[in-house]
Formats: sequence, C-alpha cells, structure tokens
Amino acid sequence: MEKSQKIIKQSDENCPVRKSLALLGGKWTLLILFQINDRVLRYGELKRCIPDISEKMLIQELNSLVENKLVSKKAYPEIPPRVEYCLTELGLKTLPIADKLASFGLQNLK
Amino acid sequence: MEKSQKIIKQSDENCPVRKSLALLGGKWTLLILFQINDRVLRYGELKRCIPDISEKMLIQELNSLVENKLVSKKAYPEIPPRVEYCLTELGLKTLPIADKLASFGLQNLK
DNA sequence: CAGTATCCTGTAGGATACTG
DNA sequence: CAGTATCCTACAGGATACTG
Repeated sequence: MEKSQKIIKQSDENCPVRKSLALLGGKWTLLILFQINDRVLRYGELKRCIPDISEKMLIQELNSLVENKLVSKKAYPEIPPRVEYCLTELGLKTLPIADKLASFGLQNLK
Repeated sequence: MEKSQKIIKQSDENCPVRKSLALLGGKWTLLILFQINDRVLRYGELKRCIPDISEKMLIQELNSLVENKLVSKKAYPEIPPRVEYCLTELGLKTLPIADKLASFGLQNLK
C-alpha cells in the first residue's frame, strides 16, 4: 500500500480529507447513506431504520444529500404520498467510507 | 464484496457506524490522525501541517485523542519543551477510514 | 516551545405541534 | 405518509492574550 502521506502536502482548504468531511462530516450523514445502501427506501422506512433521529434532522439531511447529488428522490403523485430515496452513483461511492467506519467500530469499540 | 447491510440491523446506540462517528466524527479528528499518520510529530510541526486549526482545538483534540488511546504523547523534560505525538496501534487502525475519505475527495470533489 | 485561560458565537441538532 | 413550522439550547469551535 502506498503511503497515504504522499497524497497530500498541506491541510489547507483544498485538502481532500477536509472536503470530504465538509460534505459527509455531519452527525447523521454517513449513517443515513449507509442505511440506504443499495436499497430504495421510503421516508418512513428510513425513519424506522434510524429511530433516534429527529424528523427535522432526517428531512434536512435528506434534502441536503439530494442537493449534493448523493441521494436521489422520487415522489409519486399519490395519496397518501409516497417518496422513495436511493443513492446516486456518487452516493454509492461513499459506502466504502461507511464500511470502514463500521468495521472499525465492530473490531475496536465496545 | 459482502453486502454492508448484513453487518447491522438497526441504527441504535450500538450501531458500529455511530460508535465510530462518536469517536472520530469531529471536524478535525480524522484530519489530525491522517496528518500524523506513521510519523512522530512535535506539537509545532503538527500545527504547521494544519494551519487553519486554532491552538485550542488542536490541543483539545490531541488531549482527547490521547485519552481515547488513539494517539500517544511523549514529553521530554527539556527546556524549551519538546512533545512528540504519534498514533497508537488503535490510532493506526483509523487510517484506512481517512484514506477512503481522501480518495473520495480526490476522485469526486473539485 | 507547548501549551492555558477567557471570553464569545454560530449553528448543528433537538422537541413539539401542525398540515396537504 | 411525508413532510413544515417554530422555538430553543448546548456545545463545538474560534479569537486573543498570557505563561512555565
């Protein structure tokens, strides 16, 4: 494996780690992406997957994820409403990060 | 590759992603770990590596990283003082996460 | 050099109630 | 069902000055 250090010279605003963290660093962001994973989930299902999140935070995160092209949203013009969320191509690329986070937690944290 | 989904049933407090995020989710945490990497760095060197961080945040993060056994600290009884930081075994295990973050940023973010 | 000590602020995040 | 709309607050994070 190549030395990570070679990737980056200075931790300025252009640092890829900081840019990724700016996009993904929220308390819930990676967890939501990880929960959606390769599935297509309705709002309510997602909420049930992450019981501790407030409605406000969930919808707020989803909106910004959609805005940032990590998640795509499909609303059906039905009553009662149905809205489905899934990861975009870009969103799928974040899964390896969440996976590393998960395996780190599993292996090292009680 | 195995389905990530199998790892976890629910996103409760025991969710490994959330536990990892609780430990590593700060604005600077993973960046500091990534900067130290496999090196042994003095406080001042580290500060120069991450120019934007405030002294308070840097020392605060370092202290909590030491407390959480991710970083080890060696202070030499000299004048002027010399203090060296490097990653512990556990800290080294977080590098793959930072690496994924870095490569995601490099490949996908402008 | 490697930190402390203060003071300050924005905003991430939450609780609750309401709606098309 | 899938959201809005309000109101609220703790604390992450920062600026600045000082010290052993």
